[in-house]
Amino acid sequence: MEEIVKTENTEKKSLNFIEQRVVKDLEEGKNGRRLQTRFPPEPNGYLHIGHAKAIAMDFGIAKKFGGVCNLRMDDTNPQKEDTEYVEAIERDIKWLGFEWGKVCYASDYFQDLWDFAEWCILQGKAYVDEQTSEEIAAQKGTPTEPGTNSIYRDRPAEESLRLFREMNSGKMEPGKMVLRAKIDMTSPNMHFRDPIMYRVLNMPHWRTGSKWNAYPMYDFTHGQSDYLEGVTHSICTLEFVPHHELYDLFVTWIKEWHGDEGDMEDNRPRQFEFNKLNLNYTLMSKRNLLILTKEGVVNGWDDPRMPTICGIRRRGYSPQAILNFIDKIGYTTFDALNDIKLMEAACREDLNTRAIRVNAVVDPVKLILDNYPEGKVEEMEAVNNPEDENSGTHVIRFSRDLYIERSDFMEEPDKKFMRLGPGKEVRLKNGYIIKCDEDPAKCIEKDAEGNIVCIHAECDLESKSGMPGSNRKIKGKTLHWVSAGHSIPCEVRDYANLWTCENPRDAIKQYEKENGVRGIDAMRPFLNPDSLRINKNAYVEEYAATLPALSYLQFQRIGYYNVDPDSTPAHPVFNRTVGLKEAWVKK
RNA sequence: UGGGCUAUGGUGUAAUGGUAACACUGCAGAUUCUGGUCCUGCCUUUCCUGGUUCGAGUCCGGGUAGCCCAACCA
Repeated sequence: MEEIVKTENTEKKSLNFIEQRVVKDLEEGKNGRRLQTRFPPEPNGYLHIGHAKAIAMDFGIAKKFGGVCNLRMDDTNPQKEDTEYVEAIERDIKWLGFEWGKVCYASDYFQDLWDFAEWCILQGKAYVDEQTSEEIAAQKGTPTEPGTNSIYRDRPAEESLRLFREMNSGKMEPGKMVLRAKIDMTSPNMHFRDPIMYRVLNMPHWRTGSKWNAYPMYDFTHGQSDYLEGVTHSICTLEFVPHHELYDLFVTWIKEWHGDEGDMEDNRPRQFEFNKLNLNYTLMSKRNLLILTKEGVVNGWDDPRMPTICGIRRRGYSPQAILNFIDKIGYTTFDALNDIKLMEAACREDLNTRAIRVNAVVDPVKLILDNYPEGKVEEMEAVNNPEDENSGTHVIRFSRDLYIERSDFMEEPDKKFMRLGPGKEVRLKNGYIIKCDEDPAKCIEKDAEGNIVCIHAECDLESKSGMPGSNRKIKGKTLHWVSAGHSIPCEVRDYANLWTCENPRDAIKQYEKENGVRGIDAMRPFLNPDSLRINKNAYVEEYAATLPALSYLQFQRIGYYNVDPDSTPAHPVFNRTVGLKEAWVKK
């Protein structure tokens, strides 16, 4: 408790609205001053950046205020769920740096839920409805028109109980009947119009085997699971606001069933809602991401273009970069559309302090230093990270024949071009100052088509980095380079947004409506055909090829890259995480 | 159109009835062996309209706009 008070005094200003509520509840002694949350993914897909926001909230708030957060698999629909996803979910949460109290499953509560449902029937709070789903839907009414009661609504409890048990026998055909809560078919809240509690699936569950054939629905599971598990703060996203009242109702019922005399005000799980994460040029829903993987638009869930946690990891973001981004966008009740630039900025900020600087030339042109001794090789010392004194140095080999970026040379440079050209002098990073002859004929070699194939320059042999002669100021910039004979050919994968429109979800929805197509056909018009560029004409310095998969790198003057898991020392592969900020743009 | 929720610079967030601010973006400059980083400066803000109040971004009424809800999904 002391710690909580301290936190409040020092940080109250920076607490988000849910944290403030938690502090208040703890101060008021709600739930015996306990704080327990849960992160409840359905194991039917991979976690994405939107889940990361929920994870940061659920686990983060427990950690911050001395509570505990369980990982709870919301596994009430065996049709869609798989252990593959369970493992991936656990891996991603751990990678983000969070620890759960325990892993639990909604299916852990199936027996309790069943017993509770039977009690509801006996109490007259539930009934078995034998109508078809179409009939039930028709009776539900619309948001503006009230629903009407089912003809089975007032059947005797014993009959409902008998049928309910038949629903779980394995002999009942799915769709034949459901268990519904008897609430109010005229409620303005659609969720109160006798919501379905149980449906027949006749399908084994990956955890409970063939024990159950009828399975509870989300609304009849979530609050009860929270209650049975001891959750105090059940934090979810805004789309569950309309479920809030129903959540509370089922919690009061289950307290009654449980013989719980505790005060409803002070002792029960409570639902809180915050805005989910929307990113422009990004599609977030699991359903649609699944389509992208199945249709081969991307190369799996961990494709670096995917907004999945594993995709972002492979792209080269660190967990801290993701968490920093989430911290920047905050938690509110406003349905915001966040600019992906903010995420990239958070990434750059993080990687600036983390990434090892290496030289890579991604569009090479040969540079020969005519006066540098042929066959001579020097080892230049390169700082791993100028932002981190403790990052050390590595060696990069230098010789007469080099590669530089084609864009770093201009045959007819304009005034603002501060790189190499006829008569221009530049510094090679960690190397020498070099200069091209004034006469283009003497410094440029072209092929028959007029393409520059080789550049010649003179090297100031007294200007090697570290020598006194290196201290003079020059007009030109400092260029990166690799030695032609001491660099490794590599593959560089550059990525752009997968989507060409700011809000693909809405665009797709509208296209579906207007053209009567669904799924991938409605997505194709908005896919960026150029979201992946594979460049096999690139060279990196030797050191970069020795680094393990997922290492954070900066290709100096180009961008942040990481080592792809496909990479091998003989054939290095790098992913562009995000470009460097470019103050100078060639016109 | 019923119910619920929301509205602060280009984007996101803060200000919890008392001087509208922070981050990102953008622009300009300085430093630089990365046209990066760091640093300096600039641009741009309370949806509209009534009311309560000494005082309203904040509270209340009425508009307007956006989001969620009519799955035997979660």
